[in-house]
Amino acid sequence: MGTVKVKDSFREYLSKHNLKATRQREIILDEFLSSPSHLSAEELYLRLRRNNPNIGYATVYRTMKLLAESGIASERHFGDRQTRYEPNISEEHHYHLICNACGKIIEFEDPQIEALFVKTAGMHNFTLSHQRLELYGLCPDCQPS
Amino acid sequence: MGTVKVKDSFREYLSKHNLKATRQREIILDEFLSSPSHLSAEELYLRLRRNNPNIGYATVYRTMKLLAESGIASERHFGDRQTRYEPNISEEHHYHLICNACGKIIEFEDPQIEALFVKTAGMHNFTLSHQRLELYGLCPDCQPS
DNA sequence: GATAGATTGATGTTCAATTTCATTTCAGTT
DNA sequence: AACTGAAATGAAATTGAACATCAATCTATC
Repeated sequence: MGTVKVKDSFREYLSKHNLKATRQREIILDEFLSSPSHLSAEELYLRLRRNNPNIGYATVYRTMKLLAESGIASERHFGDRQTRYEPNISEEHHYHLICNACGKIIEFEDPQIEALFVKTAGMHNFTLSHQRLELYGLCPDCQPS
Repeated sequence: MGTVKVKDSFREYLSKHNLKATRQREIILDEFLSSPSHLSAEELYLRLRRNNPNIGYATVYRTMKLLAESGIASERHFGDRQTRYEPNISEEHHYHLICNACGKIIEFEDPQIEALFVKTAGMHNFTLSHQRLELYGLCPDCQPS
């Protein structure tokens, strides 16, 4: 789904919840969509300040929470204590392969894995909403030779 | 592996690292082993205070870190910002099914899933060290009927 | 039991995240 | 276009989990 559609769906979410489409929310969403994935709210705030020195810290936090609630972004926790955000670009669920040494993050998808998740949830009579999978190890560059 | 063995392996870890086997560390390990899984350091501290009002907050944090380093416990992050600990009871890797509504946590294992993880890591030339999988959804009790 | 070095625990600090609140902005109405 | 009530903003204060500090205490070893 393209940027325009995402922006429309955010506006729709806002009006459906009697929230307002403000200039700041638009700017933050734009910056989020044009930034690398897995940024923290803090990092996004720093990026925003470059072109919008007037945007507040708390507003970035609040807007990121909104984006998560509206399904546009997902909150993620990796090793550290910060919450990071990634855009829900596609309908596909994707997973992460993370290098213990250099921190490199590789995203991947796997329908076979996903099928097993659905099956497992079903066995426990759970309705599945979302899932997190992280595989940790050493990437080719960081392996002792 | 039984409680006694765990305690021995902790003592072994301590002496191997020139650390000392103190009364507090023993008490904390005992409480950890006899508590429900997935407690935070804070929760464990509160439990400990009931019988050991003299044990310090920081000591619990430090000891939990030690337990994690020694392989007796694993640190986990679920939805919230707290670090939770679970005992590494078995050699099997296990995963979590978590209810969005009531927070219930169900553990499960699945060799088939694990095999796919190994295969995926191999495809990216990663050496796999550990993995986290969490499936979120609604448990049978929390589903709208 | 003396000694060196590690540990404890009360307190302080850090840092991400949240809350507060006076002021401003938005969206719908006239 | 001006009015109005509700929501949003931003600066600053607050929270809360986790970690650091340091004098007093305990442990392992000799």
